Amino acid sequence: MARFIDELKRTHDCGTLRAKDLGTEVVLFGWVQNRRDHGSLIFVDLRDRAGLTQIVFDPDISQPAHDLAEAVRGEWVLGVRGRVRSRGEQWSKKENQMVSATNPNLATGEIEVEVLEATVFNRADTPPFEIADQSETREEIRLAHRYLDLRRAPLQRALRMRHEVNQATRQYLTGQGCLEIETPFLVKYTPGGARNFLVPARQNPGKFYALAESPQLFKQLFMVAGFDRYFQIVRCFRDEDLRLDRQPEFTQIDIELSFVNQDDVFRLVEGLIFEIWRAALGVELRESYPDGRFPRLGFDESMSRYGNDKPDLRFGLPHVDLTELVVAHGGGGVPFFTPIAEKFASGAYRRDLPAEIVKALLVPASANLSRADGDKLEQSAKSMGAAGLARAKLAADGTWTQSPLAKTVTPELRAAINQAVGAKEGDLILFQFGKAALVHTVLANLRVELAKRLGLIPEVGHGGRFDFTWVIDPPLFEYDDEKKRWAAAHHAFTRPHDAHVELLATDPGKVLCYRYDLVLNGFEIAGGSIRLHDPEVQKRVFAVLGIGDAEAQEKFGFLLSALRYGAPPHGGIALGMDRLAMLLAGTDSIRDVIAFPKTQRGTDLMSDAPGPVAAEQLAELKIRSIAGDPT
RNA sequence: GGGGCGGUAGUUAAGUUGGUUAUAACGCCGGCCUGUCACGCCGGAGGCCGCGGGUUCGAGUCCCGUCCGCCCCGCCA
Repeated sequence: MARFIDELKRTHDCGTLRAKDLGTEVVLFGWVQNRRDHGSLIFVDLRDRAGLTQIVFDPDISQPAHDLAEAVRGEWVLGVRGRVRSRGEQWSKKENQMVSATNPNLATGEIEVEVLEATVFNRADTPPFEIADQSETREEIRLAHRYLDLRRAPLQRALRMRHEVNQATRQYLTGQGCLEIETPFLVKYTPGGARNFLVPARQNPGKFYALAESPQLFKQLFMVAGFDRYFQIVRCFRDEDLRLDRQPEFTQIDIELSFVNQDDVFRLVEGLIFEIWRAALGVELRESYPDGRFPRLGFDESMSRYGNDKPDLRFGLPHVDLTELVVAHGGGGVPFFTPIAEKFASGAYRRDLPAEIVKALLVPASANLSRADGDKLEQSAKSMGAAGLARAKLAADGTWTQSPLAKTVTPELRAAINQAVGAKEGDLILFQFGKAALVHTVLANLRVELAKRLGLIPEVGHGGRFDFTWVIDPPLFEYDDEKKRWAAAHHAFTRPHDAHVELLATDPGKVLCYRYDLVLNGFEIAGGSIRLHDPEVQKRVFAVLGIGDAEAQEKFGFLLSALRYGAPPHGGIALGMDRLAMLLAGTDSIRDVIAFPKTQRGTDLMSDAPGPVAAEQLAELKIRSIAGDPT
């Protein structure tokens, strides 16, 4: 029988011993963070998930233990039995007197453990990178050895925090009467929306399951079934291209409630966020929102002022829409603007359809933006598809300098624009014009980039600033320019505003709906809607989308059927747990809060997934690959 | 599908207009050291310059292709 583990049980972790434990005999298990060999005395920092404790191997106390420590190297796994002693008073042979060697940078820095007995549970190869708080090693290498990367304190903290978030979520939502019920991952493929991962159905050759991109349909069925209030912390799968804040599999806190309106959903989520922030950060967020409610921002205003529906509100720099002005001035002599103004004048553009627009962003003179900075911004705009980035610097007399627009613009339009953007001498006006979607994207990203460059974004994380906003009242439909027809902006089961139901037949572009996003510091962290439970209105929505009864049944089958059997009014929301964790942890990459993330190309550098499969396996599934050599 | 950035000892980086044997720090290995805590001192090993081709007397450096990673647009809630 082994002495350690069988006889000697762990008494403490490596983060808890303090001066009050002096003289106690303890058993510690952990990894060698660092070893300092003084020839006779050997110091080892022993690490486990709780922290570091310095252990001392002294040949005068135990020669066998000291012999063992001479061979020990970084990341070896040790068990030690020893006595807690003070670092405050230790005999220095060199100085021939008592010295103090406490370490104020370490939680356990007042004490150390003199080792009486030790064992090596396991040796370790020299790791490819140092297990340090701040790793400078490139991510590619850390991902290939993720099990080592996960030993680092920041990742340990992040995953521990996710645990806290999970616990707080379950406790709060259970207290709010929600039941945690699971939904299937293997579901039927439905066209539209996110691309699905497909899973071949062996027992049904030629057919496929889809991995659920969300529990959307199933959670609505829970409402039909009368479960009333539901939640689930659930993995979702989407086969789309990845981003800094996007992974192919990710976790949602999914919620659906019966007999609620939008405000009821908001109240529940606000309460949940307060609980999560308290549990994960110890922050009483409610105090920042005096009435306990998050502010709300209309979708239209969000698009107009910030160019997207997830604005970072920790800083200003709003966009100014100049389209009306430019049209009113017939283009104001600017060759770039004239065709746009003409198209509006001739009626080629309707304001409710995607058109071309002119927008501006004002950079105050105090920002001291150099010409080189401006060129960098233009470079960035071009990388997003912009043709360029026209600039104009305001002179004392109101004229523009350093600008391709300066020569041709009429004094009237120039003055009107100066006034609209509120420009003063030395300020810089950035212009973007053309297709609305592109102008919005470019200027929205430019706004954030500019804020970073100007240092307008406060620290995130502990003590950082969290700006929550509900973005509400988006249009139900958006016009598909290519297919020349209306499409559902989100999905076809979102409830339109009651006052807008009549517009379905006459002016679909003006129909707003009960769809809502919760935005935090420029990230969409939750999205949901009040669902359409009235079959009559549902029919009229399908009519706008050009979907007939037969097609509706084929596409949305079981949900439509279910909704006919007494569906209660209901609505819900899903919170992006990974983004939430990312913002809580104060990191800027979702990969920092996921144990085993994928690369941007969806691969796992550690396990080398995805990989080829044997021909027999494909044959069994009745599948043949037409890709090149699969190896 | 498109645009941009990157890949040089185990790690992080330097490497000039193409020119002797490709540098440094940390890490690693060996030696010394009883109060270190990023210990210190002495010594040492370690390279497919991502891969393939081309230009050249000569390529880490220039050209073409390709693989991998990152950021963005499209896509995606």
